[in-house]
Amino acid sequence: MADVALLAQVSHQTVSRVLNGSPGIRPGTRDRVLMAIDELGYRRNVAARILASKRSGNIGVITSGGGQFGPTSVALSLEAAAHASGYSLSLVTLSEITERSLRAAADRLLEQSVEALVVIVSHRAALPFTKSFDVGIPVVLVEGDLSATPLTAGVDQVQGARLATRHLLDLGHDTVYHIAGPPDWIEAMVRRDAWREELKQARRRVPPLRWGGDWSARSGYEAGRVLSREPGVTAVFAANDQMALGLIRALNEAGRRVPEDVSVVGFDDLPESPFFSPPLTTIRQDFPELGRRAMALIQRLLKGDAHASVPLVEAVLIIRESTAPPPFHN
Amino acid sequence: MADVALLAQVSHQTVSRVLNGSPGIRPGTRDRVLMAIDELGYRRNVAARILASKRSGNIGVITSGGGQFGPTSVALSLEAAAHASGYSLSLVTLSEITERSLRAAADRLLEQSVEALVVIVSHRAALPFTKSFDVGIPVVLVEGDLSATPLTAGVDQVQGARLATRHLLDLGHDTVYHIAGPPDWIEAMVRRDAWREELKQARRRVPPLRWGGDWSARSGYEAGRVLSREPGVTAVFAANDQMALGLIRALNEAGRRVPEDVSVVGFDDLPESPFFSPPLTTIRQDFPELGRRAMALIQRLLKGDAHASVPLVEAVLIIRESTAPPPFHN
DNA sequence: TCGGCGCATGTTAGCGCTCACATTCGCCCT
DNA sequence: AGGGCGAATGTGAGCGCTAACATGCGCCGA
Repeated sequence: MADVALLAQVSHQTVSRVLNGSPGIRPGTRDRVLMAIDELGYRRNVAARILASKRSGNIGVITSGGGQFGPTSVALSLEAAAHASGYSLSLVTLSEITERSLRAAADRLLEQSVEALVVIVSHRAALPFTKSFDVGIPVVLVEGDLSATPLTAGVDQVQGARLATRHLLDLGHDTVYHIAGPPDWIEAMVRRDAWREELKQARRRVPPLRWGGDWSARSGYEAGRVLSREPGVTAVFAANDQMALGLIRALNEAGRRVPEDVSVVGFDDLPESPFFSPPLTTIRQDFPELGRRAMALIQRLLKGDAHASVPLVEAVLIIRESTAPPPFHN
Repeated sequence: MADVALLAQVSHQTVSRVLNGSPGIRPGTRDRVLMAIDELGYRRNVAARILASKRSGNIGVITSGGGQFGPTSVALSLEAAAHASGYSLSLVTLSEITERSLRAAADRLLEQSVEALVVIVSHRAALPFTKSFDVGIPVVLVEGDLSATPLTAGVDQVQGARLATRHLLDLGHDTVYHIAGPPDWIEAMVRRDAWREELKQARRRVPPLRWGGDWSARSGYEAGRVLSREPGVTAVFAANDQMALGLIRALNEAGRRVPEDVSVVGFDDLPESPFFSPPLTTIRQDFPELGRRAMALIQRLLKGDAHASVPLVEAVLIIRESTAPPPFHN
């Protein structure tokens, strides 16, 4: 920077001002500085900038590894939103989801002087963590427990699960089976509870529930193998689209057609879901919107709006071809 | 840090040494320092550390946005590998893939004093960029042009595409159609060329090619609609699994069964591919391995091993149920 | 014509750490 | 018992920037 100042015949402070877009710089001066910067290929040192200004322009993201669609797309759109607001992202993925590893991840990020933390881990382990964690910087949860803190961006899971269940009921099915996600994932629990609630409200039998799903197509397939041995199953709500895919596969292998024999509803609406065989009826979650809202939340928090909050994003039912009336419906 | 030093009755330098695990600290002293750190909840400031040491422990990652499976899983496994080696990651995603935006992304990362750059963008636009880009720090390409630079981690695309084509030929198909990826993606080109080469070598007719695929299931579906109107198509090699999925859907809609009427091979082996209907025969790419190799490459480069290189990762053919002999094969 | 006001720019002092070197201390060897 | 050596610790400077304040300069109105 000193070199630039020398070449442009100004002080280093003026260079700094130009770089920061401060007002009150004569155009001629600015041009000289800009030219010098260009000529020298100068690039300012962010570390020094952070050190001196105590602002890092960095926001930390903790996400569960494993490349799940939801967390991944949220992180990606968050990056875009952050970039647009002049922030950059530091990413940490969790190899295992425990309170300890979460805390370690947060520590790493905190050391990097991030200004805020975004936790995209809707896991039970994230709960005590976020509740008690007084880190001195804003923490926002994405897809987390919606009751834990107002600082949350999420899709309305309850509404989504009820929508899915009701859709199946409305088609004439007696009841709706459910293939749930892992029990330690908050969203899996919420969807399960909402499914059960909707069933009860409609005064239907609540079928027995099998845990063990882990969001993967494989686990959906395995649940499907068990389910397809059971008679009387005409409608299934799977906790996500991957599991629905595996389920459909298992059903097909057992000779049960979708949707003629069994109707299936998923959750997420993956880009691929319209092209499953059959195209999947599902609940759409707008993940990119979540990223944007999380960023908006952060900015408000950073401005001191201590209890900012954003409303839940609406879940929407996308009806395609994996659902139909039950086989012997009159 | 001064506070810690005071409390532990040592100098700030000793605190620094403890933090950095320097040898030659008396256990008693170390304990005092550790306790002081704990008591004060002290956390060292990375910015100051970087500034003073000129080492950031940070590696920059540029990846195409849009949440594609490949780039995403590479980035994720890279994060894990980096973490294991004591590095952290700064992530930038590209909203549009042009040389300009690539350069801007690199600039942002460079400002953050990253020690190396990983570019996970197998796009034509990345080519001149990486070739001419003298940034003074190691740049490694993942999934890039394999001839451009030795600093590349990638899966052997040529082998993969030939494997796919030959598998179909071996089953007895006269020729193999191809649904290619976008023409400005290096891998799409390489796969196309290898497919064509394999066909020529077997002295088969090379069917006309339609561009326009963009890796999405939708584009595969659209290509499939055109293809299914064409008679004589019995075998198709799709440039990735998503496109294969869309293709299968289009084929089904046109009343052509997979694999009885038409065989389909994909590329990537998504976690979901075994659960497509039918389970997809495909070429597996080991993306996590790519992340690990990229990290290994970086570490060697950082150690001064200027022209380190790693071999290509082998592509492997996974035979499932979307391929079979042609309908009227004798 | 001159004081004074405000815009443009310069000056100085750290931010919190690490590096290179200086110092101290304990202990062994002769 | 004393010199010397190495292990453990301390000291001072400076990394590249920004914040706060100081200064200079042109121009307006009386």
